[in-house]
Amino acid sequence: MNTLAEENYLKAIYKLDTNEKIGVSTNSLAEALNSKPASVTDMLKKLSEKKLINYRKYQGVNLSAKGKKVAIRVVRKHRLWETFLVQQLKFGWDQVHDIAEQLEHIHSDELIDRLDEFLGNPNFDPHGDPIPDKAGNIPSRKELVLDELVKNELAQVIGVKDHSSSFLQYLTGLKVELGAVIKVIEHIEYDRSKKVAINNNEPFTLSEQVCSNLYVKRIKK
Amino acid sequence: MNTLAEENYLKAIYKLDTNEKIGVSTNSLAEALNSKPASVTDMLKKLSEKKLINYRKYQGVNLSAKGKKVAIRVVRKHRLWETFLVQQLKFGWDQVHDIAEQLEHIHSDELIDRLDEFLGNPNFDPHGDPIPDKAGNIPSRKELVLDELVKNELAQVIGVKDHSSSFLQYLTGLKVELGAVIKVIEHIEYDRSKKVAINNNEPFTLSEQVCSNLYVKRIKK
DNA sequence: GATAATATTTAGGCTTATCTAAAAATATAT
DNA sequence: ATATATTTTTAGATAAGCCTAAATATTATC
Repeated sequence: MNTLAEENYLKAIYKLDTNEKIGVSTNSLAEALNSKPASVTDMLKKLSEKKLINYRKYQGVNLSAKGKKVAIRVVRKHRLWETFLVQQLKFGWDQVHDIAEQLEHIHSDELIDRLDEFLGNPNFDPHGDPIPDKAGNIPSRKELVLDELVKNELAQVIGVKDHSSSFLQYLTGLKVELGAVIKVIEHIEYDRSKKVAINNNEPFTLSEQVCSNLYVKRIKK
Repeated sequence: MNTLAEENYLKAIYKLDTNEKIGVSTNSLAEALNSKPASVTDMLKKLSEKKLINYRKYQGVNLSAKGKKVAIRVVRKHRLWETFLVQQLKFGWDQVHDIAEQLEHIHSDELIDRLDEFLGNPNFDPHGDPIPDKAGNIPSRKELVLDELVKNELAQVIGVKDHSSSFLQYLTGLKVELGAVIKVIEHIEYDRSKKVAINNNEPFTLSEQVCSNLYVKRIKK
């Protein structure tokens, strides 16, 4: 079984490991984990000895199959707990991150499988992120961002890229929630912002930054 | 905020602090915490500096008001989580202790208050132990043990003194569960065992040890 | 009330996970 | 291709929480 610190490192590596070939850098890990590069190096050595990562000095890291399994299990737990907090305990989607960050480290396979079932085996969490199943399979869908839509297109909000509570609270205030139907009224080329309408209500403007942090799914009009 | 180790010490002191006047001994704490007396002494110094306990060398410890508050909050969390696990996730009462032991250290007042409400503000957990409320008040009832009943008395099972899973599993096998109605058919003086019937079914014998670990409430016949 | 038994504390170490400062390796730029 | 900048690692500390062994208090016993 892994320590809390180990699990957090594995999760961080998992999340930063986008570009397949290149390893995750020590500095980026330090930043993601709010720690110092020297601390990261120490831990990488430890994780490497435990065969949880593939690590060569100065070359960055990647997860081993074993490490990836652990990371995905932590992500699964995090997202299931977030779902529980929002769906059952009626927390706002902007309030659950820190609590799930703790709950994701509870060790009990039976607990998490029962929780999964209790919640109705959800595929996506309250932020629209996919929830890995027991076997580690992750529901996928093509990632389309509001920014990519053009005038008159209709779409449904299905997720957020930025999970900061300030962003989530801003969206809530605008009624931009998961499932909301969004119509692009106009694209303003000058600052790449968009005038949009949610569920056919009063139109308003969203900045490029907001548009590129919203995952959507096109729907026929 | 307190560390996991601190919380476990405070909880252990709380549970061992039965005899008001005398302090809890270093050795008993070491045993309860599965550690060594030397380790306990170290931690007692730390807790004392933090004003969580009243400690004088060689004299044992008692919780300060501040420490008691923390301990009761941990107990509250433990018992609410156990209730959640049994009531909502359908765990057996013999399976929840270790998981609750982890969950009790999740830090979030809002979480625990929402959980409390979600569960319907229960007064007792799946083992019949009282759940402290938000303010720290603990539901009480006089503690009557099956052992104290005499021939022909009727009672309802309301709790267990021993929380070991072997005991709980044994009880489950006998259909001795919370709420079950138990009738004392006969008291055998020789070994102080009792012949009893549960919910008017086939009578069987319970040893003195079992009888003294079962909390009951008398009911009129 | 002295001595033996028991309980507790102190002293000194160990491990995990951090850190800072300095050294070494790699990447960048002219 | 060499100097400079950046990144990463090493060296040496630190704090929390635990340990064993030895020293010291307290309690029990005769």
